[in-house]
Amino acid sequence: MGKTLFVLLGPTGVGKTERSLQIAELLGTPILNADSRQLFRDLPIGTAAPTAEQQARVKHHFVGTLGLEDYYSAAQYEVEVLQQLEEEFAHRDHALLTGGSMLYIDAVCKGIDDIPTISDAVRTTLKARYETEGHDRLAQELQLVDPDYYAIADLRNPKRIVHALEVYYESGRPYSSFRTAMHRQRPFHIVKIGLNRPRPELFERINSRVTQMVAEGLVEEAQRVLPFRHCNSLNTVGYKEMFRYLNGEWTLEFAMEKIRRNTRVYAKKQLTWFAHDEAIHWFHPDAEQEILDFVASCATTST
RNA sequence: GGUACCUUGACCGAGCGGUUAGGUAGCGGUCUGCAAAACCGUGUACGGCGGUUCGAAUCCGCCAGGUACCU
Repeated sequence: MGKTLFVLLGPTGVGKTERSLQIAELLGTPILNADSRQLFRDLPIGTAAPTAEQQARVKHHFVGTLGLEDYYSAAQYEVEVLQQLEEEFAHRDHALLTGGSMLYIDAVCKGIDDIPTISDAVRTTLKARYETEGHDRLAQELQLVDPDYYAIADLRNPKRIVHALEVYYESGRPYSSFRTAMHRQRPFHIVKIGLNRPRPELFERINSRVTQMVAEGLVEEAQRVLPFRHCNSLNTVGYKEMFRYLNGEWTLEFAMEKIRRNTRVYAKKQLTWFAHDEAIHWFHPDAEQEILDFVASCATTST
């Protein structure tokens, strides 16, 4: 008997939430969230997290489980979701993962290489060294320490260089030695359902959603988390702009316009990523019955 | 009515006789441990009409629009 994981994905603001609830109800499963920012509690409005009512309707996992200062990664997510899936599949044939965080979805579907977790000490040391010694010095160091990765790395991207060095200093082994590019086989089927709509339509929804978020109290929410503004969890569209407003640098109107733009940019990046995945079955979010029929047909053939 | 200053690509913005300014957005792309992150590629525009010049976004004249001050 085959187990099937349904993955509902799509750009931010496309309209995943309502469909995910319906699919969950159809399958009788909880929802495993695949949105890297909805993982954090205290950010319900700006991340458009499922509401209390929605969570009462369908049980959600991986929503609001992290504190703003917590360290988290796609690899941890992979481990935790796979654990949860094991539990789900123990008494059900289906599971549902929904969200738009591309790397997180890939981590669950394809796996991520086993790379040592970086200790705080190494992380802060490298961060400081990047600032004091500069980009070029660290890039040169990477060339010495890990010529293989240096040859293929995006050398202009600080995150890539710093991380490769972090891994080296953490483990004593070059970063490239951990990279296998191997897709892991999962003990279940995966059916990916993508939601998308014409870009003008998507952008229109994003624009008005920002207005709505502010009406629902985004400013107050940002005010509340302001003390944590330097945490990675708040290097997030919707918050970084509001902090500029709260700091008196921008007007509210300007900050909102920035949020709209940055959200649009994010949506485009998501679509670029998803475009490579030929396994995705695409639907317009309004094609409600079609989507549910598709899920139902996959559900019956897979069991 | 007069005087002065301004007018650059979707937007912001440099340029002061002869090189692609640059930034943001847009469009396209990268991505295996902070990913709603980080990074990369991509645009010959100078309000209109004349003139000066080998050559004008850059100088001159007129016109249009704008801003400031004056009567």
